[in-house]
Formats: sequence, structure tokens, C-alpha cells
Amino acid sequence: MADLYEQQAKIFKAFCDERRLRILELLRGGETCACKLCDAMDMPQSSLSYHMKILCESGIVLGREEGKWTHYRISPEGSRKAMELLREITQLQETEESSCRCQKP
Amino acid sequence: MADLYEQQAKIFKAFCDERRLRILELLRGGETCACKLCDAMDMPQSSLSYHMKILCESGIVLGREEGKWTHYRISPEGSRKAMELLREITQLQETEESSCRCQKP
DNA sequence: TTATCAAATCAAGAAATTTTGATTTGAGGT
DNA sequence: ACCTCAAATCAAAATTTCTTGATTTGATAA
Repeated sequence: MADLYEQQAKIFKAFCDERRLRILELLRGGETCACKLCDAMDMPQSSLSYHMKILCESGIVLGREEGKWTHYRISPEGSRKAMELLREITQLQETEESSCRCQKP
Repeated sequence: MADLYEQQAKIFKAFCDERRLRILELLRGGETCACKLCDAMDMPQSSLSYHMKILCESGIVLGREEGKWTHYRISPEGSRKAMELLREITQLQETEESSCRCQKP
């Protein structure tokens, strides 16, 4: 149960940091290699790697290794799942009549 | 520009914490007052207040004051806006194929 | 093999977030 | 006025996240 919330939170961590939002904007333009992201973000390599790991573990970004390079891209499936999850967790439950079942003290 | 990312990040901060996800799940059942949330979450009053502030500032939750009580509920409009934003920031831009050519010596 | 480069990982410190008892605010009720 | 209660705010500590130089890993080339 707590694991479920932890897993859900992990997905949205991708979007709650300014640098990761900027990286995602760069990736919207198409697949991009780490060195270009590093350059565009004006960030040390280890810092970029830290954020890319969070983005990948959220399922929103996919990494493709090609020789010694890694190319990153937005995962349409990951994005779709995130949107479905967001809809679920904010949708009011179907209750017949909004009568509170709790007894007034 | 940095302000934009900051504002976007603020919205998703509502969903990147386990306790806030649990609060949202409680609110999916309908409008709930702070004291009941406090009880259900088994959390000190000041802690709940801290999280409710983040949820309200994200626009996902609305508070309604009634006498000395405050009732919280999920905002359908805030939820809709969050979903639209999520779609925007993960949608690939319409461009020609622009593959990275890092492997070029 | 050795050298080189790209990226991940490590580790220690910096910065931000979260916790929680104490206090304050603000709206009734007496 | 006073008292009480609900909720917000404060403040200090605890915890988590983030930064970044240094190191390691892993692939390629000479």
C-alpha cells in the first residue's frame, strides 16, 4: 500500500523539478544525446546523469545506448501511463449521492 | 522562463509525496474536513496543515471555510489543468527527424 | 595491451523539504 | 469581555534531495 504511493510518487518526481522540466522540454524536440543535454543545460556531467536517472526511473524517458553514447527520448507509453495515473488519482469516486456516511458527532 | 518551470513544478509537487497522494485518495471519496483528514492520516495537526497548503497552492485541492472548520475537496478544474499541462510537456514537437550525430568523429 | 572518451557511480557537503511541539490567529460560544 | 476549539504559522531539528569533483565502468580504437 505504502509501496503503491511510493511508486506513484516516483513517476511524478520527474515533473517536480525545474531542471528536469527543462530537460523534458529539450527532449520534446527529439532524441538527444547526453553530451548535448549536458551542454544545453550548462551542467556538470554528474549532475545531468543524476537527473536523467530520475527521469528514466519514472518511465517518462528512455535511454538508448549506442557505443559509448547514450541517447535519451521521451517515452510516449510512459507519458500516457502518467496521464492515466493522474486522471485516476484526481477523479472523484462514483458514489451514489454525496451523503456522508460518517456519523456527525 | 525559470519562473515558468517553477510554477509548473509547483503543480506536480502535489503528486510527488506519498502522504499527499494518500490525502488525495481520501479526498476522492468527497469533501472532507481537516480534522477527519488529520485523524485518518494519523498525523499531527501542523503536519497535515503543511501538506494541505502545498496541495491547495498546486491548485489541485480547494479549501472551504465554514466557521472554524475547513473542508477540503479536489478541484476538477485544477485536475484538468494539471492533465493538460502534463500532456503539453511530454508531447513531442512536430518537427522533421533530427537525430543526434554524436558518433561523428 | 594501452589509451581515450562517455556515462554511471561514489562520497561529502550544500540546499531544500519535512516534521512537530509551541504559539498565534480567528471564529464561535458563554 | 472571556473561554474554547480549529487551523495556520513559527522555529528548530530531522530527513531528503541535490550538487559536483573524483573515481569507476564500459566501449572503442590504435
